[in-house]
Amino acid sequence: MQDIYDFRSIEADVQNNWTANEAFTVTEDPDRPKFYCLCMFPYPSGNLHMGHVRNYTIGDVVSRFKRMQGFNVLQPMGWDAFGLPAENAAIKNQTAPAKWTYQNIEEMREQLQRLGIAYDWSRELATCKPDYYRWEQWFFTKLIERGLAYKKMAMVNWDPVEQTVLANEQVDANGCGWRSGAKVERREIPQWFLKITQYADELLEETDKLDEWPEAVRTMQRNWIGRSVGVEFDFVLAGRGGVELDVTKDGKADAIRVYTTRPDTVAGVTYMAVAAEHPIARAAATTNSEVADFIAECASTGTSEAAMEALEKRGVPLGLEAINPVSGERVPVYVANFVLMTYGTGAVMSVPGHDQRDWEFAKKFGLPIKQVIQSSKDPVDVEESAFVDKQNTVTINSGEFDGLDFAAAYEATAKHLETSANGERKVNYRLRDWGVSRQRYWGCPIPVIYDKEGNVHTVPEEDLPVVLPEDVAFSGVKSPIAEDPDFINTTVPGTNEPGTRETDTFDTFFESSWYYARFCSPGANAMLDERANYWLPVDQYIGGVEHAVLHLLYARFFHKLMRDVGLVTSDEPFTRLLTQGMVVAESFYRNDGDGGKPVYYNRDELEISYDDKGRIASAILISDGQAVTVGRIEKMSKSKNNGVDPLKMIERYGADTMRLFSMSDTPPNQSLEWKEGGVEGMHRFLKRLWREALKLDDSYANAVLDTGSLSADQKAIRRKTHETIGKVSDDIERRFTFNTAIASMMELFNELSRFKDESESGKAVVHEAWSALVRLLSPFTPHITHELWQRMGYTTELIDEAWPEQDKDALTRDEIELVVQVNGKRRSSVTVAASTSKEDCEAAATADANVQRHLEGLTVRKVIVVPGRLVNIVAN
RNA sequence: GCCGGGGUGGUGAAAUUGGUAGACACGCCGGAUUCAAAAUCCGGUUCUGGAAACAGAGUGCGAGUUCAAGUCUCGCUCCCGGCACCA
Repeated sequence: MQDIYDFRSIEADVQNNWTANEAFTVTEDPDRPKFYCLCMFPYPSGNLHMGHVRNYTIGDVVSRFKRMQGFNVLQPMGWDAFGLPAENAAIKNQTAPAKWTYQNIEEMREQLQRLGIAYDWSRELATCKPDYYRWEQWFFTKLIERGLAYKKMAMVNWDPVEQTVLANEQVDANGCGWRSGAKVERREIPQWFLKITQYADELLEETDKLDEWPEAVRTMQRNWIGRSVGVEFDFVLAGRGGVELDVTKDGKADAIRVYTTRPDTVAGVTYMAVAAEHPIARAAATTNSEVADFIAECASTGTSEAAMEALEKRGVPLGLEAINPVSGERVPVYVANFVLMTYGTGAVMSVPGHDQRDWEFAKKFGLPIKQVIQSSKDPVDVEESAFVDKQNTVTINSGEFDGLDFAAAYEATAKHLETSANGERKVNYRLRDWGVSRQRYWGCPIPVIYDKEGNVHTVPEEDLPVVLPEDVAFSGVKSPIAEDPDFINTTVPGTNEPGTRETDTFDTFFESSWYYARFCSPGANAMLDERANYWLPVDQYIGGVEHAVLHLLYARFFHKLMRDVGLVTSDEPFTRLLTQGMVVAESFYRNDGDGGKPVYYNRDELEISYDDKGRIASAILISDGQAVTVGRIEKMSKSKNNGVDPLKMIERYGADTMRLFSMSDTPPNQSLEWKEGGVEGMHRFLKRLWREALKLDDSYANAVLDTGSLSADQKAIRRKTHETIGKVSDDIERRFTFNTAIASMMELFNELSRFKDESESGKAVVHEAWSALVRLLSPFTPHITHELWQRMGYTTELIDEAWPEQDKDALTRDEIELVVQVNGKRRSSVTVAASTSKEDCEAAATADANVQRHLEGLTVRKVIVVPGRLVNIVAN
């Protein structure tokens, strides 16, 4: 029998054993509590990276832990397989996106399997396969029937590099595409939308109930939905200046409709502003060239750039006046670049006294600033800045509405507007409907056929799926299906009329919005079947925080859609959410690229030296012997070339070491700093574990434990064992602090290594400790523990063992150490029997020599005894 | 600007309910083993003074509450993440 820790053969053998036994294949079992643990599935790039290792290890630890606790655990894995990288690779490598994707899936599955994650591979799915996407095509037709999917011309974010439409969420704060980084343009094209706004209220309300989600994610979702409560009402136009108007929503040509959350400030309106796209601005432009020029200018800058020019507020008067429905005053109407056509009515009332934007605009154009709200504490001057408080205020200069606080003024004015200004109370959302059309090839075809009049016909169920041709030549300029007559030309359903297929495909978030449910119904001849309601909702979902709004909001929306179509019975898809942090590492570069741009070097190409504090002192490129600059510690990425290949590391140290390292250093929601020294430390620990464990012979397993006759040291080992069981269980289950769980197991191991006692009772407590330790460690390092379990003489499979139970009796102490403080400073400690009374603790503490020394010349005023912890003597 | 999360040794971090600040690791220093190295083992490691016992200081900064504050309160500061003309 070999004594060295041969992780390569151990891991291969153990994995083969699991595969042969289909150890992680599960079916529904109504007699056992279920636990569905899911990690966000990967895009099959072909390369496993450290972020995957971290993500999937967390899920595996939770899954294996739950399994040992007796739960029927489902942990599946699949592939988020549609998307742009396949198209980019196709252009680069002259291969079809499908071929490239399927190859990557094969490779990545193999890489993933080397980590030894307890997946039920029989449920594996790939979103690019017709047997998956046919059901979302079917679902889409149901949504059209229910009016939840619709088509409209829409201004979209057009990425000029990727030649596609981006969702608002895919455009960053600078107006650039999230992947290409190119400046996004505006275009108007017909698009399919899902009515997520119809679910805005429910999504928002239930955000409050997701109490096992990180607060940060819930806040982001609330902000994203952006609910606001206000009043919509009309400002009647006074003079039209000869402008022919066809304006507001309800066809009224004589008023401008606005939305406000501050009806209490209407009396303070001194002007109005409309968006450049507003019909009244367009109408005015026909007779006013200054207005026309301004509108043209706004259109060319685009939404995103307009956002960038936030600091520069500009506008042009339309030559119109409207009547303030509260004060009766006439106010001028402007077209302004800061008003959004897509929110509210596209027109705003401006209250420069009580809104900072309006204030800035008024100052710039010399418009009057009228104060209608005053602080009930210290009077404020609205010439200095806008006064926006709502608390401790009183209305002034508002005629019949004077002297009211916010709530009363809101109510009174809203009522007035309802009766006199065609007003209605209204809730508005920042959230917009979800545009799901993409002008892309490698995605799920939208199952729609147009007749020659352009009418929409959904593809009937029996004709689904609309299969995406996979064997295509791909140039990258136009989607292959958009120029493929075999794909496009068809007949209109139910007729012999010629028809044409929709050539747009779905946003890939469509696929990832329901995959978690499909895992529950593999092979079902329906989108989902009754098995889904056994497993759903997902009990534990784990993934990157970058999906806090996009994917997680869409999936919640989809779940509610599926519920309303009758496919699932639950309201929310993910009960508990863990968002894991990034894996970060140093980057190294030289500014010798084109135009002095940095060129990044991987640490594999470098010789790195450290100072005596262990910090990086310098790095030298091996190939030319010259120094490179040590950059920031940042997320491992291709662009910074600071990634570390997990497979190389698994080859060098083993999967157990990589799993243990990824969990040991940092709590899962924080950034994990890559340090090979840390990996070596974990490897060292496993080698020591192996060596120490092999010292246990049969006499340990056979030793009889008599808890009634243990020595103090033996009791101490038992106490440590059972404390560790409690600590590790709590850290995994409740706290998610896997790093401290590992630390406590190391503490137990260190104590065991020092404990030398060959007596019967000594061997018995050691055996008990090892038996617990191996099981506690098994979710983290399942291979080595499997092997050790066998070598300890057990004939059972470790994965089928029960999680260790804490024996509360083992936790009791005969003696305790009390810290003694004098005036709050630690001066000594005394050991007393656990049963010692407060008075005796106090006496023992006071009697201590060092304590006496510090009490010299002082009078004791008070003694605080915290049982089991400390004694604080207050003296002066 | 608004919202959220943070700031603790040379480093990653721990301290869960206000009760011994720095667990567990990494790194470093010293020693053992070795012809030598790797590997392994033992000891030390918050800072200052001291051979040590011990003493003083110490959780971003400044106040406060308390017998006792990394933890609670108030003010400030810096960092990270998200959102940002949303009327």
